[in-house]
Amino acid sequence: MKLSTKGRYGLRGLVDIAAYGEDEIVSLAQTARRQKLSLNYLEQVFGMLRRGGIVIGVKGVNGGFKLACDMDEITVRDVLEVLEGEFSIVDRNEEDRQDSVQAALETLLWDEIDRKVNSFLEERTLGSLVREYRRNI
Amino acid sequence: MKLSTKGRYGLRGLVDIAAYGEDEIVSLAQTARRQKLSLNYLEQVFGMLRRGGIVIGVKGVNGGFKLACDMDEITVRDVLEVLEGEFSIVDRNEEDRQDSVQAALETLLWDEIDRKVNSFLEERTLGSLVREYRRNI
DNA sequence: CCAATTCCTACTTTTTTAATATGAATTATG
DNA sequence: CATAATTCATATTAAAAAAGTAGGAATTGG
Repeated sequence: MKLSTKGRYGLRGLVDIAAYGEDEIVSLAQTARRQKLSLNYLEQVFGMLRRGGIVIGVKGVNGGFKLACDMDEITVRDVLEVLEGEFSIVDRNEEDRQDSVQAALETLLWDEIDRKVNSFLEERTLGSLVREYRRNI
Repeated sequence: MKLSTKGRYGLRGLVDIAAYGEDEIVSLAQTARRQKLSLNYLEQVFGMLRRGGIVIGVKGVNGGFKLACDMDEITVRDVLEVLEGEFSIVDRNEEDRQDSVQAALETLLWDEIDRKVNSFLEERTLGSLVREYRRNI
């Protein structure tokens, strides 16, 4: 019931890059060094973020990544949805719902947790993370 | 970021047993059949619940399990703590906290999510699940 | 005694996670 | 144009966790 490294590394990388400023292109090699992460693995994660529309990649010398839009418009939920899939504490399937016990668990637990966590993740933006980060530098 | 079968099956088994009434001893074979779960696997899960003080096992013919205390005094958090360990969305370690980016993530995301989920799981008791279940039978 | 049950634990299988490895494609710069 | 720095793409491997099976010992009511 843990977040995977994809989500964690991805957010760390994004905050690192976003902190360099709007439209600033930052190379992953730098970010990987600062965050002490494997460049190769981080490339994979940023490939997902690019395909998911969170960042834009710029190839070639002096290339790198930048945010695809304003950091206050990218929620943590957007990021995690790309890297981990939609948050949901359990896998749902129609048949399960037939059973009354499972229906009770869904109604009173799983649905509620999903709702709470998702709405929280929607409230937090990359911008809020960057500002908190800068406050602590 | 999913709950494992231990937590899910455990809760299903507990609701099934608790629904038979306070101090009623229910055999796992029956519960496994009703919930369509492997008896052998469910035994392992109930072994954990017994060692965790959630249920009491009664050996021999007409044996089975019953809740160790009132169903309104057992929170879902208690159950999941036994079966899955304490809920925490990421693994913490001292070194991580040194880095400012990770510190920001912990403060604004992980700590908050843990707090929210844990306090919610504390509000929900086995009793509340059983009552919801009975309502839907 | 016997059958139903919990209790115990070792083993196996499957799935997921986390990486590593390798190389192609692109591009600024000297 | 050659080179080096970069993204982009994909295959492979290694390690860990999850899920389940297997088999039998211990207990107990009838």
